[in-house]
Amino acid sequence: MKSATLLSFTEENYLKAIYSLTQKHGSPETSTSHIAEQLSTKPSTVTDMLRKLADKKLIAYEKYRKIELTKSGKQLAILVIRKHRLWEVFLHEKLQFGWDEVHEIAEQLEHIQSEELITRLERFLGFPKFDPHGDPIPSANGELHAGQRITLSDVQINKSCEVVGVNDSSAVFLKYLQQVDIGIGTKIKVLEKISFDGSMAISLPRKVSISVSKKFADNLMVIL
Amino acid sequence: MKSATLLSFTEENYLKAIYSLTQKHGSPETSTSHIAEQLSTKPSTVTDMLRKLADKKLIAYEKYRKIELTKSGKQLAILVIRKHRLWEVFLHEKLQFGWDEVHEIAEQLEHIQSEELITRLERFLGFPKFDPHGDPIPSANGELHAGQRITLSDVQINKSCEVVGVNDSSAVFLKYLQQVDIGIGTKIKVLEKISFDGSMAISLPRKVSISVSKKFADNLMVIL
DNA sequence: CATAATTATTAGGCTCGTCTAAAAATATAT
DNA sequence: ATATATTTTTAGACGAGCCTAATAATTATG
Repeated sequence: MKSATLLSFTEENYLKAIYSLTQKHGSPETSTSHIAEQLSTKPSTVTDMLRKLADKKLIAYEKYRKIELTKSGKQLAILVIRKHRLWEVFLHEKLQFGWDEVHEIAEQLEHIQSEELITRLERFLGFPKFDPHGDPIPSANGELHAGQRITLSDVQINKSCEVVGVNDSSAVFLKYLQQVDIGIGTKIKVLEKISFDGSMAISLPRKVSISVSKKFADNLMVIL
Repeated sequence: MKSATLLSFTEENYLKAIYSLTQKHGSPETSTSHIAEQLSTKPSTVTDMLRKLADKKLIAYEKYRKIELTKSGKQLAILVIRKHRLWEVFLHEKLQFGWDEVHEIAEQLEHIQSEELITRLERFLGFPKFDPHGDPIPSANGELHAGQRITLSDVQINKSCEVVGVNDSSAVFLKYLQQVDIGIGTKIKVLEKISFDGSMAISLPRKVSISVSKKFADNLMVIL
């Protein structure tokens, strides 16, 4: 279960980048130049690292051909993401950092080496399922039970749901959310849907109901 | 107040090592070989780094001569120690790590770069004054108000005190402390001192009084 | 005080992660 | 399908940190 070879800060970042890219683009493969862009580095640098990761059996790689994480490479990438997201929860929930501030610091914290630390941190935080951006937190064995994340738009009339994140993490959107007091964990009930423009009326805890646009509802992720 | 040049992980460790050595040995100067030993590295490696730190005006250094932290070098060293100790409190108080387990992880956490993080962490922890080993936590402006740390041996008969740390952090000693339920914050009242062997009788909260040896009392740090 | 022992510095080399410039392979377009 | 454009890899170099072996400076000793 525990990997013999400890990875460097940099190696972990490459695995994470490759994992993110494959997630984002659907395909389990990605390219040298995409990785370079993701990590703000040069393609030649990436090639060097790819050979190294291939030697360590963390990626399947043939030059000029495909780049794909192996099972163990994927596992390690997910563990880094797990650490990142748990730290984000800590920063947001316990230290009151804003949604937009947590990422940068978590980029550093995710590389701290100690399984026990993460086990205890997770318990301390009450086994959260999502980070402050609503992305799911993988379990210790690397499972990413995505649950049923849907947009607010998909919620039926008279159903209630719970906010788990956003699609659009622009400052304006986040600011508006803050203004109407919607955050991770907020319970929302859908009262009405206007088919004309897709806007909807929703009720919030201890608030009169408010009306939100389709664009708004499309960008708010919830679970039922 | 904020230093223009960000220091590397390694540079921070050198500053911290130099600071610790000057504290431990009284004198504000130290030597290449002592630093090498402290950091488990070779003297030649240290020489290289000393030149680099001197270039950055963090130490005063003339080859074959003295090694001393400059004002800004000392300031930075203290800030690293501040971060280290605050993280130790977090690990012990919030995540229930043992006294002996916190150091290694804090060695990593102390290098996370974010002033705001430490400011918020300190507040979250309730502005602790001592780490789990009883060492004082420097304030944000680098002041190390040592308070009045004395050993239990120094406490007069019928006076009460509060445990803030240990001198001897060996596993046996810590285990014994755990056994008799003494930890940071424990209130102790001195009942009797036996001049014959320096042992003393003390009372603990919700416990019959116990007798402890001079060696024990010499290694327990308290404040009145 | 001159020599021996200790300590510090230099010289040269290694790995890691990065770069630029040039070459090779693949993909695209006419 | 051949020429062109793009992408990827190689070649060679660099800084940071580290090493060993050799040299220089300082300190201790007879």
